[in-house]
Amino acid sequence: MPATYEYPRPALTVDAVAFGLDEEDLKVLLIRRDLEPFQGKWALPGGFVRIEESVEDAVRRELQEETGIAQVFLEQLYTFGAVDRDPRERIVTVAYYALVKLSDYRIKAATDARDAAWFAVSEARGLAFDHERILAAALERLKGKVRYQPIGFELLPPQFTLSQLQRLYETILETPLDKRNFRKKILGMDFLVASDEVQKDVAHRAARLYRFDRKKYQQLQKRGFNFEI
Amino acid sequence: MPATYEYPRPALTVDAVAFGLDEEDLKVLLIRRDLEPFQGKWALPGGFVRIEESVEDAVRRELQEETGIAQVFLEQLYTFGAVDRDPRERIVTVAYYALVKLSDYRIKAATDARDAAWFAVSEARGLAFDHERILAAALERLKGKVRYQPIGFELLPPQFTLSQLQRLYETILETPLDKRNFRKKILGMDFLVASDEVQKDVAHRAARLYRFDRKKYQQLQKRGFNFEI
DNA sequence: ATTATTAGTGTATAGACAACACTAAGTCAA
DNA sequence: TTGACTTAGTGTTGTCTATACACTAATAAT
Repeated sequence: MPATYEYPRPALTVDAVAFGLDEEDLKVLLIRRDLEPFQGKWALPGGFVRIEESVEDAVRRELQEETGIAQVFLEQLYTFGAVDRDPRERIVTVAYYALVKLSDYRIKAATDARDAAWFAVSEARGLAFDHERILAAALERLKGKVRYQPIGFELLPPQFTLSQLQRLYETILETPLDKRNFRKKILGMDFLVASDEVQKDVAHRAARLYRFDRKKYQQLQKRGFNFEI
Repeated sequence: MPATYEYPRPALTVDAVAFGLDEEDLKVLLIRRDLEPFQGKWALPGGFVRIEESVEDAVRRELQEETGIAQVFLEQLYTFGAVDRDPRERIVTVAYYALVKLSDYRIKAATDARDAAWFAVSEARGLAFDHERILAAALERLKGKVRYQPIGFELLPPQFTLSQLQRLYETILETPLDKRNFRKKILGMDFLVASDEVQKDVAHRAARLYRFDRKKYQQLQKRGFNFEI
């Protein structure tokens, strides 16, 4: 259904930087383009904003359609509006970043017929359009935000060990942390609850599993508490 | 020059939350709408993104056209993309906030034929569209950002006293600060340079004037220094 | 010269942060 | 079953940082 307007309009798209964390790296989800321009290149999942959906709904739909990912932490990152960022025509894109529990999705992405794959962020090079810049912006935001908002948990399964959590911060912040100080600090904040379970199937002493208690966190926040790693 | 597209497109606009600071309050610049919808209501300056200009260029142009403000600190805030945020048609807007040296512009805005005026942010009520939400988001961002980035100086004249600077933080953060601790901290950061001038035309002891030395700040930043109030 | 107003200055205390190394628990293989 | 290996888990001390706090100095106005 074609549409005519009094003045020309930029096209409006969304793009998603979906982060995941495995044992080694921080990963980003990319899809291979099967159309020109940048055919065969890897790109961020994304697409046009439809006239009857909100911008955020559009990202969620595209993520679902292109990668099978749904119900994840999603936050708007930045709107990229340079005139020449797409060689075909004027396209403005609203970029979001998503935090994905890799354990839930690494299989799906692999079995999906689409050409989607997780890349270590340090190896995501030669992307289509200005997607490398968008990725860099997302990474910078993640690094900044993870230190003063408890969003890291979105990358972990519901129950996790303190060592996993520490590794998460070390990976994202690219800096080593002291084990004792880390534990003191994070447990002192009093929003992690120890479950009565421990790790299974590990070839060494099993660690206690913890959960992030969002309600406790919100109550603390109301009382002026400020998260910080 | 009308344009036709295969699929309908949202219109794309920009809006600017221009902050200024005077002796009493943090102010925001609003313009009175002379067209429906919301005729007669106060609104943020803004307008359509043209096909041949970047999104940031569009805000700068609209700010200049509607309020006479140019060459100010400007940073993208958030893109508002709800389906029903404009009653006429689907409009997505990219909001920016600007920091304005009020001394430069309070006269201009007053003499300009347009109906533009500075309001204390606490008195900016009943705005058009979702502009109150945008203002709230801008305020929240300003409060957060002013604490760990030296952007406050954008609201002051090139030379200012430490008391003015302290008042700035107290106004924005809505909290009193200790004079001695504030001075110790801000001077200790070592990017303010004392000029050899002092205040003029004040009915009490004149205070020394300082300048923010951007180069010094950038050098410090490279060496891992982090600003924080 | 007295009053009023804002500028400008130092110290002591408490709390936060950083550095640091050993024992405990469990798996695995000889 | 014992010994080797791997990761879990735990406190103390010194250093630095943040906070609380009150008086004198300079200038203008009367």
